[in-house]
Amino acid sequence: MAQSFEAPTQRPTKRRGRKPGPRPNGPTVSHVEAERQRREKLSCRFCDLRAAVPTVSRMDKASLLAAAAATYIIELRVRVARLEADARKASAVRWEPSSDTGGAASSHAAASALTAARLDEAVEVRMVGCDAVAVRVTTTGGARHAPACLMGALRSLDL
Amino acid sequence: MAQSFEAPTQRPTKRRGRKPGPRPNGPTVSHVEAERQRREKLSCRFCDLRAAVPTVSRMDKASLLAAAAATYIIELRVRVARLEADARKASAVRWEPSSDTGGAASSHAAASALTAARLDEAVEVRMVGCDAVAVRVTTTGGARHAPACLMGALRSLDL
DNA sequence: GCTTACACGTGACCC
DNA sequence: TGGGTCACGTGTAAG
Repeated sequence: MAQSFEAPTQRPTKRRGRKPGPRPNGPTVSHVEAERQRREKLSCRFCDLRAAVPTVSRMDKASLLAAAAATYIIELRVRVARLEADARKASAVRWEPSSDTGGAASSHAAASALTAARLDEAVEVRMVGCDAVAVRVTTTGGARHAPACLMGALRSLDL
Repeated sequence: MAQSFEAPTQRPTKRRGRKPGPRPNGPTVSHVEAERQRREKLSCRFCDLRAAVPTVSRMDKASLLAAAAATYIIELRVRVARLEADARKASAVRWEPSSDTGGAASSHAAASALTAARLDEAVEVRMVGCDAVAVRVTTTGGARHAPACLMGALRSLDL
């Protein structure tokens, strides 16, 4: 209901006049209209994707999808992983020189570190200096909401 | 290249038999075949995108595009930006005055660091990476029981 | 006139 | 029952 009309942003050629004739209000109009709505939606999504992928200049739908999937997302994912690992490693708190995801053989015992584990999440706490601690929370499934959970827990401390 | 046949990976229901009849080798076969190739390619790209976006379980094409564009890519981009800023500014857990210049320093401090102060003690929490936080407790008198208090508080979290 | 690419209508299918 | 989605064939604009 939002999009007033069709603004492909990439193909201003309006192709056809759209609705070549006034709807005769026939019996099978329902599905042709539904299909039209679906098409509109899909095209809009394509435009959004084009807007989201900056490395695209003028591509077809297929190429756009290819770029979005193969190139952009994967590259961003590896960059995120690398940056996370870097940030974790370069910081004064060195958790472990192991790889990020995967096996993660956490087989080292630190002096002043306590580790607690539940069914699906684990938290590590380590002293840094004498007035700071570093806390890391890892979830087995997706590590998406880990920070939120951690922040919420810390907030609940009412420090 | 290489796509042997059609493996939607997501919709094994082959809908129709595909090619309802043997090629009559008619006059206008060229474009129907070209269109079929285009469709194949596009579907393959959709499958690739589905494989690249992990947060999608079973969605339509439009929803998949929406998720890929609006959610995943943007989130990854902001995460990359934040991590880059973090890596640049706080390679270690150095507690420089967070409000140093007050200029554009709100890049990483936005909703990632909260500071609370009581009468005689202050605690700083800062995100390190995306699943770890660093907590520092400072007491005005420079008491030595700050770490013990902090550890006890964290322990009481029963994580 | 070729190829490439898109939107449309429509049959078929699934909740 | 019908709303929702998909793939197909085709007309049609560009390059």
